[in-house]
Amino acid sequence: MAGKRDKREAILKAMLDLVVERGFDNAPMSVLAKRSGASPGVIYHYFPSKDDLIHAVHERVVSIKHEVFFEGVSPDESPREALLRVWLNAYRFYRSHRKETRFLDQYLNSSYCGKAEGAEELAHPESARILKWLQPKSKGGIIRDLPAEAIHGLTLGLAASLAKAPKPFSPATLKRIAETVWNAIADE
Amino acid sequence: MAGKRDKREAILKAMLDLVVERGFDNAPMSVLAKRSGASPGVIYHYFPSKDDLIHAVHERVVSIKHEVFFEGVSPDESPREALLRVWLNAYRFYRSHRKETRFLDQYLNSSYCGKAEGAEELAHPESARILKWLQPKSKGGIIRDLPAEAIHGLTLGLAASLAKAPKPFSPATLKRIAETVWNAIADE
Amino acid sequence: MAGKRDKREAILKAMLDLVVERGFDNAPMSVLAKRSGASPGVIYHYFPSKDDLIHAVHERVVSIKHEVFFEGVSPDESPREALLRVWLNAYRFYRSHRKETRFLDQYLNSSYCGKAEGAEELAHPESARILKWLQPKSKGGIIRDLPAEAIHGLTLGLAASLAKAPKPFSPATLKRIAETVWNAIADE
Amino acid sequence: MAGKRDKREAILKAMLDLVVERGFDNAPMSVLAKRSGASPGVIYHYFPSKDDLIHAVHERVVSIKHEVFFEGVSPDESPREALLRVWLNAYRFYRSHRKETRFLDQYLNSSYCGKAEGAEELAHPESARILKWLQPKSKGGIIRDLPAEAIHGLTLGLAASLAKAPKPFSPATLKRIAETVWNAIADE
DNA sequence: TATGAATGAGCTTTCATTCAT
DNA sequence: CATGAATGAAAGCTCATTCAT
Repeated sequence: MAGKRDKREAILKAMLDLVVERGFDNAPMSVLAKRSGASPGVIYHYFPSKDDLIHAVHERVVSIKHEVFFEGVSPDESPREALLRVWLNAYRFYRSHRKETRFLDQYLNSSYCGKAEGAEELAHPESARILKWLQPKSKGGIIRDLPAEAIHGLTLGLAASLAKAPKPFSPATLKRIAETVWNAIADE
Repeated sequence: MAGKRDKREAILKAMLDLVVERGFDNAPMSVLAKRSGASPGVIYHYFPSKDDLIHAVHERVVSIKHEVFFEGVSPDESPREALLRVWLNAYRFYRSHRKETRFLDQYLNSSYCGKAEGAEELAHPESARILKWLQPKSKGGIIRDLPAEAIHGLTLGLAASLAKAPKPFSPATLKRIAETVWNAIADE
Repeated sequence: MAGKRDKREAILKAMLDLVVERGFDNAPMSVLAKRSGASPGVIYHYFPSKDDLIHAVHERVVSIKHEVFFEGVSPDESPREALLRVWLNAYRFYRSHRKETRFLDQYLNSSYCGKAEGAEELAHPESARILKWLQPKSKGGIIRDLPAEAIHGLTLGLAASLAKAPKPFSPATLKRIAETVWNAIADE
Repeated sequence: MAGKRDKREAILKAMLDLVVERGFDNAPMSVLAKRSGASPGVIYHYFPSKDDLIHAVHERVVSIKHEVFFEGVSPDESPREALLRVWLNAYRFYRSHRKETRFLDQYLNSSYCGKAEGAEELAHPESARILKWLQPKSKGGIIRDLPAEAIHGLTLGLAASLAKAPKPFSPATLKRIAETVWNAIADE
C-alpha cells in the first residue's frame, strides 16, 4: 500500500530520530532499518550511502526551517514588520522543532558538514528580499553599520539562544525582546 | 628526556587536533597514537578509556577558556568596565583559540557531553562576582529585566558569532559593538 | 545450498572442537571464523557474543548427554534395571563423546559456568522418575541412607572416572563394576 | 626486611587467589603485581614467564596436597588402617583447602596442564608403599580385581565428590562411608 | 524491488613482556 | 634487585555496504 515516497519518508524520519537520540555515531544502518521498517538492503535503493542519507535529512530539515521562517511574510509589510515576523518565526521554529534544531546543531559541528556539494542555505524565495534589508544603510539596507556577523548574532543567534530556555517566553516578553534587538540594530 | 607529564600533554594535544580535524568519529586511537608519538597501549596508562581522554581534553579546554575570559579582571573595576573586559576577552578567546572553540562546539553537540560527573562550568574564582552582576536589577544585578538566555545570547553568544567572521574586527569596531550591546542590556 | 541452520551448526561444532583443542582462552573468534567457514562478522549474526556462543555449545552438549543417558530407558523396567542402564549409558557417553566430555569438564571449571540464566541440568523427561529412586529409602527411593554426594560420586562420578581409562572396558567388566556399585548403594 | 623467599611466596599466593577468584583468563600480571605488592617487572626475576609461574603454583599446591594426604600415616599401620587414614585425609584436604582444590580443578582442565615437563603426581615418599596395596591381589595388592580407574573413582574421586557438599559430614558418617567403600573394593 | 545473511576492514581495549632508569 | 612506562600483537566486536535469492 505504502508507496516509494512513504518508505523514503519513513527512512528520513527514522534517521532524524536516531541521530537526535544517539548521535551520528551510534546511528547504525542496521538500527535504522529496524526503526524505519525497511531492510538494510533496500535503504541503498533510496540513498546511495549513509552520507547521502544524512545530507538528505539535512536538506529536509533546512527546508522545513525556511518554511517556518518565512511563514506569513507578505510583500506588503514594512521592513520592520517583516523582520520582526521572521525573528518571531525563527524563535517559534527553534522552540517547536526541537529534534530538527538538535539535528542541525549536531550536523553543523560534525564531519558531515562541509562535505556537501551545493550551498542551500537560505534558498527560500522570500529570503532574498528580506536579506537585502538586513544590511547596513550604506549597502541599501536599513540596519546600522555593523558587521554581518554581529547582525546575525543579535537576531537569529539570539532567537536560538532563547529557544533553549527550559520554558517558552510569553508573546509579550518576546515582543519586548524583539523590539530591544530591533532598536539596537536598526538605524533610526 | 621527556617526563610523564610531557607525554600526557602530547596525547591531550594530539587528541584536540585530531577531533578538530576529523571529528569525534574518525579520531581512532591508532591514529592518535601515531600523532602523539605514543603507542596504542600506553595511552591507556594515562587515560582509562577514550571517553575519559575526551573528557580530559574538554576540561583542559574549559580551563584555558576561563583563564582567558577573566584575564586582567580586577576587583577595582566598575561592573561596566569588568563586563566589557570579559566580553572582549571572550571575543579574543574565540578568535585566537580556534581549535579549542571548534572542539567545544563539537563537544557540546556530541554524546560525550552530559556523561561527565562534576560541574566544571564557570568554576573560575572571579566568575562568581562577575556573574552576580549579570542578573536583572531585581535580583541584585545591574542588567535590564531580560531572561538569562537573552543576556547570554546578547553577550557571549554574540562574541562567539563575531569571532567566526573571516577577518578579525578592529579594536574600535569591537568597542563600538560592545557598547551597543551594553546599552541594550544595561539598566540605566 | 547450506541453510542458516547449517552455518549455525558449523559454528557450534567448530567452537566445540576449538575449545577442546586449545581451551577457552586461545579460542579466538578469528580462528573460529576460519574453521567454521564463516566470516568474523557473521558469527555475531547468530550469537550475540562469544559468551553466548559458549553457552549455546554447552546447552547443545548437555542435551546430547541427556539423550544418551536415557536411551532405551522404558517405564516397564525395574528400578534396578533402569539405574543399571543409565549407568551404562553414562559410561558409554563419556567413552564415545570424548570432546563433549572434555568440553563439559572445562566448562564446569571455567568462569563461564554459573553465568547462565536457566537451570538445564537433568531436564530430560525420564529423569524425574529415575531421580526419585536415587534417594534413600526414607525419602521414597531405593538407596541406602547415604548423602546425595556419595551416591553421585559412586555412580556417575565413577562412570566418568572409568571412561578416562586408556582402553574401554568389556561389557562383562562393566557389568561386574555396575553390580558392585549397585550392591554398595542399594538397600537390600 | 622481607627476603626474596617472602616475595616469591607472596607472588605465588596472590596468583593462587587470583586464579581461583577470576580464572586463568582474567588473571593479568598487572593485577597480580598490585595484589602481591611486587612490580610487574620484578615478577620476571622470580619466574621466567606467566606459564612458569602457574606451574610453580601448581607444584606448590600438589605438594601441600600430598603432605595432607599422608599426614599421620605410619609404617606400623595395617593396610586397611593406612588406606582409611589416607582416604579421610583426602576428604579433609578437599574440605579445608577449597582454594587449592579449585585451583587443581581448573588447572587439570586448562591448557596449562600437559605443558609441564616432569610427572610429579604422587611423589610423596610414603606413596609408593601405599600405592602398592591399592592394586588387585593378583599384583600384590589387597584389592578386588577391578581396574585402577575404578579403584581411584571409588576412593579419591568419591572423597572429592563428598567434599563438594555444602556442609561437612560428621566423622561418624565419613567412617561409615569409608567402610562402605572399603568393603566394596577390598578382597575378603 | 525487497530481503537479510555475509563480508571484512577497522574499532577500542587488553596484557605478557621488556628495559631504561 | 626494583620500578613502572612502554611496546605491539591480538583480542572481541561493530557496521557500512553488497549480493544471492
